[in-house]
Amino acid sequence: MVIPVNQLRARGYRLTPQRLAILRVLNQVGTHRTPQEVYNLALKEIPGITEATVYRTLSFLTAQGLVLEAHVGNGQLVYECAEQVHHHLVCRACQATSMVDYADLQGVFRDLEQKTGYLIDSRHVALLGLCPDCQDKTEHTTNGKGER
Amino acid sequence: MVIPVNQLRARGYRLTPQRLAILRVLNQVGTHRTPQEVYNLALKEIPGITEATVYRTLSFLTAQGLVLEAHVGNGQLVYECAEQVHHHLVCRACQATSMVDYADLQGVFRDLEQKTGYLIDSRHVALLGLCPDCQDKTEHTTNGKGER
DNA sequence: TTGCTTATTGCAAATAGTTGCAATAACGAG
DNA sequence: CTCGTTATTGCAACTATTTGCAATAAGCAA
Ligand SMILES: [Mn+2]
Ligand SMILES: [Mn+2]
Ligand SMILES: [Zn+2]
Ligand SMILES: [Zn+2]
Repeated sequence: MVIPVNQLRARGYRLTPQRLAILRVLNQVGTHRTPQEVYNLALKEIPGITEATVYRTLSFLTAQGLVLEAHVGNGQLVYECAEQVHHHLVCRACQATSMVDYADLQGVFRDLEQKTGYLIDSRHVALLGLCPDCQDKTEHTTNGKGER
Repeated sequence: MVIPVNQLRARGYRLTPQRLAILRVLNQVGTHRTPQEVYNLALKEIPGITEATVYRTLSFLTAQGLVLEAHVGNGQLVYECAEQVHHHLVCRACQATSMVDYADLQGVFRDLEQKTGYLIDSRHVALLGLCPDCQDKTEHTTNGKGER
């Protein structure tokens, strides 16, 4: 997997060591990371890098489509490289996250586009709920009637 | 529309003036508000109320299902009363938000539940994209080929 | 290579949101 | 109505995130 150097430059943006480092960090870890975590990892590569730059760079890379961001329930924004787009199911109870095929939401997206005229381009949605395990654990507190 | 006083007490929580005021504020405005906005409005009713209390109360009311929260693209968390659940389409360009029937996403939710075993209970999803107007405005910069 | 333009960074100050803890006050029991 | 238990608040310190601005350094042209 290659960093799209050219892409950025072609669009008039600059290829700075900070941006490359952050992109590299996200590529290596492979999963979601908070800005703070990215900052700490990037610090090893670019000793002088600042948090402000990390925040700004993550937003920038997200806007450019090279990185995905998401709120995964705990209030923290997280980022990851955008190699393959996808969505998520996140457990409210244990924070477990599972992937959802991008294609699995395309249908609804298309339907909603028809109805509303909007062009929908969410590439990293997180839906909340309870994972199978946590459903079991809370089973004794429910009566199976599905009441809220 | 009535504040579910009993509900809260029945669950062992207390019905404080702060909670009532915040609930009232959200009921009156009817739409999404940021914690800061809620704070300023609540301040008129409870002069001594603090921001910490507002943040905590909004989380609490969300957990209790009396309030809905959502990230609507601009990085800000927003809250609103949970009279009728629904979802949203938000324009990345002009921030316009339109409602999406809750039922319109139920289908996918059920499908995903089948596939994954998760129980999905997101009651206020925000999907991002471009509203019809903003699509027109950026039309001249695209070539109709739909490239990213 | 050298110099110029200007996008990007670092810094510091500002704003937003969270948390521990002691004081307060809901509210059920008597 | 009075009292005791304990959930909730206010406060202050702390952490997270954003922003303005001057200094820096990509990247292009010569
Ligand atoms: Mn992801
Ligand atoms: Mn809403
Ligand atoms: Zn779980
Ligand atoms: Zn728009």
